[in-house]
Amino acid sequence: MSVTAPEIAASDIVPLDRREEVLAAAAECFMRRGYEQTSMDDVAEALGATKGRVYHHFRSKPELFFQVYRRAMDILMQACEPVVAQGGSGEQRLHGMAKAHTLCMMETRTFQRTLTMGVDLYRFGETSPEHKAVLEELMGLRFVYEDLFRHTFEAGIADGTLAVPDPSLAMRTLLGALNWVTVWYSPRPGETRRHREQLAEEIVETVLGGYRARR
Amino acid sequence: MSVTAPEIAASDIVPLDRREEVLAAAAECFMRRGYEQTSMDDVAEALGATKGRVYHHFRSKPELFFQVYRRAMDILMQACEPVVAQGGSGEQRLHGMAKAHTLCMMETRTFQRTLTMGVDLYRFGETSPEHKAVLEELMGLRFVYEDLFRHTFEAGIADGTLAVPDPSLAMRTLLGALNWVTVWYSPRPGETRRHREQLAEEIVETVLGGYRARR
DNA sequence: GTCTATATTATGATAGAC
DNA sequence: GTCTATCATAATATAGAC
Repeated sequence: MSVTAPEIAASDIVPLDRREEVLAAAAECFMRRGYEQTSMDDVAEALGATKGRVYHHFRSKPELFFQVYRRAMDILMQACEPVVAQGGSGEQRLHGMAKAHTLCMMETRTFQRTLTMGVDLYRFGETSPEHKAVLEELMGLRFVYEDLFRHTFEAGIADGTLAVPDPSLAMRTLLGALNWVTVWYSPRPGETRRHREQLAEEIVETVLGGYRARR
Repeated sequence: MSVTAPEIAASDIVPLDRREEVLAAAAECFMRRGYEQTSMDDVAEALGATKGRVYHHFRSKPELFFQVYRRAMDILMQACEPVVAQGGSGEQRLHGMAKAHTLCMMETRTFQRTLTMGVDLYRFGETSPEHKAVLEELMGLRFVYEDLFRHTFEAGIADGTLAVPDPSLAMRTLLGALNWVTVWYSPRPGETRRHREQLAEEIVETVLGGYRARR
């Protein structure tokens, strides 16, 4: 054994990227306490470290928030884009997108809740010009994502599989209902992906189908 | 004119209760910046006053938050209770409650947004025992309110006017969609109550009716 | 009731050792 | 890369004048 690979301790298997760990810890804190309520010390403590580590990877607290936000948007985009691409009727695509969105809410809820609740909480008027620019870019990402849903509603109206008076309004109420999942959902011990898919399906069915009995 | 009523200046007509003014200013600030982001100086500035005034009426910042929260809940309760009381089918009551709820979201959105976004943002673990007690009482109020909706769903299932697989899930998705109104709605200049009622009706119709075309 | 200080604490951020 | 100070600032809350 003269030529040995660098030894790998058991504790080294988990740690993905160090930077990723910091990001995840921040998302966790932001979800639990909100952006402002979270101190850099809190994030460090969640890592079992001190601020030095956090500041080594992220310039500032807003920067940290921005990265969590961007990651949350990336996750949503990557979940929905395949569904959009695979085609089908408007209703079929909407169903798939809604389900993908809901699963993201459940499985990456630390990030998603930061995204969902944190947007407009962030002070607009008093931020620096650079921060304001980043914020507007992030808001732009959100609009692009919302447009995916809006356009799907329009497609569904066109092909006769969906019936809503106003696609924008429909998009907002749908995403409102689904985003709200981050508020009340928390994973049960022993929960599997199957369970989550089942719950997501039930949620989407309830929302898309409406609450009234068909006469 | 020897017997004169105490003179009333024009500026004295508006001011209701002084305490109410402080509360409303706080709700406005909480909505715009979030709880933590709002300083007591911010609230004072919104009043055109200094902290002294705020602290004269409210012991502390958490106290101020609690009162805003409680007020928001009272508004919702008082809006929905008459609808519950007036009877009708489950579907009819649900429609009325949802519309009343939505109008509250639009017309008292400073309070409602504080309620909606602020609950779990408030740190649970580190609050004092007394604060924790108050928080739990407030959460209790919320549960009572949610139960109004849950029970209406159950009633609607029983009388055949509503069809949902799970009343709790239906309540959550419905309130999610409606609460989300505080995120995107802002009053247009020149908007009247009529406009808001129309919009609320459209929102409720969209949500209750579902998004699919009936075959 | 409202104001003007002021005490106290918490937090974002940095510098420099290891 | 991470830690241990440390600085500077901002915000809660209070005391006491008016």
